[in-house]
Amino acid sequence: MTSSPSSYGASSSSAEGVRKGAWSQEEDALLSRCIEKYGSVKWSRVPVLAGLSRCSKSCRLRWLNYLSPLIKRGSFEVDENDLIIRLHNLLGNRWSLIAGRIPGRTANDIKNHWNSNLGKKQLKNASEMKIGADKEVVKSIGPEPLAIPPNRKGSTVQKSKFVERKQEGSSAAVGVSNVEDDEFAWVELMLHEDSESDNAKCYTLENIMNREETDFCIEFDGV
DNA sequence: AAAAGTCGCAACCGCTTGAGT
DNA sequence: GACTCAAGCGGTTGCGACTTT
Repeated sequence: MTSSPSSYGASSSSAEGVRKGAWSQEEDALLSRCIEKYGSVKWSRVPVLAGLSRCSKSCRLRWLNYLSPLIKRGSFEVDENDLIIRLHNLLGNRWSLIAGRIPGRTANDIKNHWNSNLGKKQLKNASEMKIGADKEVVKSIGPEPLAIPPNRKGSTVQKSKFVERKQEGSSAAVGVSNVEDDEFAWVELMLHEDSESDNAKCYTLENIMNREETDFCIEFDGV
């Protein structure tokens, strides 16, 4: 979809005069210019600095999901789909974490893509598997993801990266989510915690990502 | 040709978390 | 410890575009 001002009731505004709805080209230009000029300024200051009648949240979202030069546009490639499916099996609806593994794709992109395409495919596959379940026992990872420790919420991890980049003086602090490899360390850690198990060796993140779909399913009974 | 249904995606909403006071 | 604020997240909505009937 385009950012046409006609959509989403762009002319609407709240009682405080804060604009809502689709962004116009002028607004996009103002926001882009502001980010270029001021870089990693606080989002709460962006609407003022940019001269926009938008809330800071809206500005942040617009930049992160649409305007950032780091965003890769266009349809998802086969290997991207494959990776998303595998990561979703592993992480569940942790879109920001998944996005961190797929360069140029935002969490929102991936979430939308999953909800409109991949999720449905997965459902279809699952039902087909069920039909064939009499012949072969398939241990499924879904629908619940791995239990994620409360202190592993994406925001924490992302925020620390945000601060790091800020300290480096990079304007990329307002870029696409950039979850680095170490942010998957807890997954690997969890998998390795079962080091007594015969299978433990197989469950490194790398192995999981490289294995066939049905190979890496982990049983969640009692988890 | 037109109505109905579906899809894709931008944007919003509400909640959670962490930092600062 | 309680409160406030900023930032981030996932879920959901709304609407234009496209497809089907």
